[in-house]
Order: sequence, then C-alpha cells, then structure tokens
Amino acid sequence: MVRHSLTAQAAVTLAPAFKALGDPVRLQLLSMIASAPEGEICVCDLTPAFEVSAPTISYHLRTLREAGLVDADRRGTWVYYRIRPGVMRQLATLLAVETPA
Amino acid sequence: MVRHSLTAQAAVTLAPAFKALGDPVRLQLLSMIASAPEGEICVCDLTPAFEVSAPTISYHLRTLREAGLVDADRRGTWVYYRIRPGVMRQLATLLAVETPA
DNA sequence: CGCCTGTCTTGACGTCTGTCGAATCAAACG
DNA sequence: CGTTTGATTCGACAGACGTCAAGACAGGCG
Repeated sequence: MVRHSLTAQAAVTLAPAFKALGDPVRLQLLSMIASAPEGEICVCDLTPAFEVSAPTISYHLRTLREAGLVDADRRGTWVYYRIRPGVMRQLATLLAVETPA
Repeated sequence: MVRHSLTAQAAVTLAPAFKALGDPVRLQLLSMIASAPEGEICVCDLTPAFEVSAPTISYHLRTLREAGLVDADRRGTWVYYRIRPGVMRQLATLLAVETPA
C-alpha cells in the first residue's frame, strides 16, 4: 500500500482550508452550521452564542466562506449559512490517509 | 441521527491542531513524515525539499510538535520525526462527522 | 582536545490576524 | 419616505506569524 506525499501545489491549495479551521470561534461556528437541524442556520442564531461582537462573527463567517467551507444567502432580513461539503470531505480524506493505522 | 455541535472548550482544544496544518510548508512536512517508508524521516531529508531556510523548517517542525501532531528524537547527529496518530485521528473523525452525507 | 556538520534558538523584521467601535448597506414596517 | 433591525464593511490597533541571518548546542571525528 503506497502512501505518497502531497505535492507542494496540493499543499498550497489545501492549507488555507485548514487555516480557516484553525480558530476556535470559526471551528465552533462551522460545527453549529453543520449540525443545524434544517441544514442551515441564521446568523442571528449564531451571534448570541459567542462572547465576541457581531462584526467579529461576520468576519469569521466571511473567512469560512472564502475558504470554501460554507455558503450563505440572504432571504429577506436574515442571512442563512450552510455547509459546503466538497472541501471538507477532501480534508477529512487527507487526514485519514496521512494517519497511520 | 443526532449531530451535536462542539462545545466552546472542545473548539479551543482542537483549533490549534488545525491551525498547525494551516501552512503549506507544514502541511507538506507532515505529509512527508506520514509517508516515510520506515515510519520516520530525518530532518536532513526534509530540509532540501523546500525553498526556505533550515531555521524556518526547524520552526515549522517545532510548531507541528507543539500541536501534538508529530514527535521527534535525536539519534546521534540526526533528528528523526514521526507521526503521532492520536490528534490526527480526532481531526479526521471530527471533519467526517461535520460533513453532511 | 579542536574542528566540522547537522540542528535548534535568538533577535529582528515586515506582514497578516482577530478584535472592536463607528459607519454603511438591505430589507421590512410604520 | 424615515426609522428600526439585522448583517456587513471600514479604520484602527495590539498581538501573533513566517522568514532570515547570526549565533549557540550537540555529536562525531581527526
């Protein structure tokens, strides 16, 4: 069973996604979005769960968006976030492959 | 099937490990260590694979060490690094759980 | 012992990050 | 319309990060 290592280019592509997960607030945000019953959740339900200000939450959500981990759309007054599974699956697979049995 | 979200404390604990993976050089270092044929690899084999200086590689290796992702020991002149599977498995599992089917 | 080679630490530097308050934009509602 | 409420953007700031050159440390070998 061959385990070949990442190319430099693959590392450059994947690292920003891990980086986006590398902040406690973002990790918890992602987790809340992922476990939302309807598959999506309103920012108004996310913000009060944290000690930080609303602009800060907005900044973290944008970071997750730009990393390709979540997607958002506005419906009327509220903005809803949902998981975008593609990149997250890549990360999970990579970690599983790199981890020795 | 219940998917409950991370506690703040779990997020604080896990985020640093993701953060450590959030740099292209570190990600590739980890990958090279993980795919080393003998399960471990000498720093002298890692350093020449990158464009950055040896101190920079040393700094990144320490970061991976402090994140609990790798372990090192010196044998004579050379220092060998190997994967420490525990935390990596946690990360992989977390990502798999958070990713919708 | 004294030197050489491999690795790590230190000091310094520019840049990026996380945070906030204030200002702005978007949409509903009088 | 003007106002209110939710969400984002802007401007600013302290702190952390990634990088390197220079120095320190550790082990082998004359």
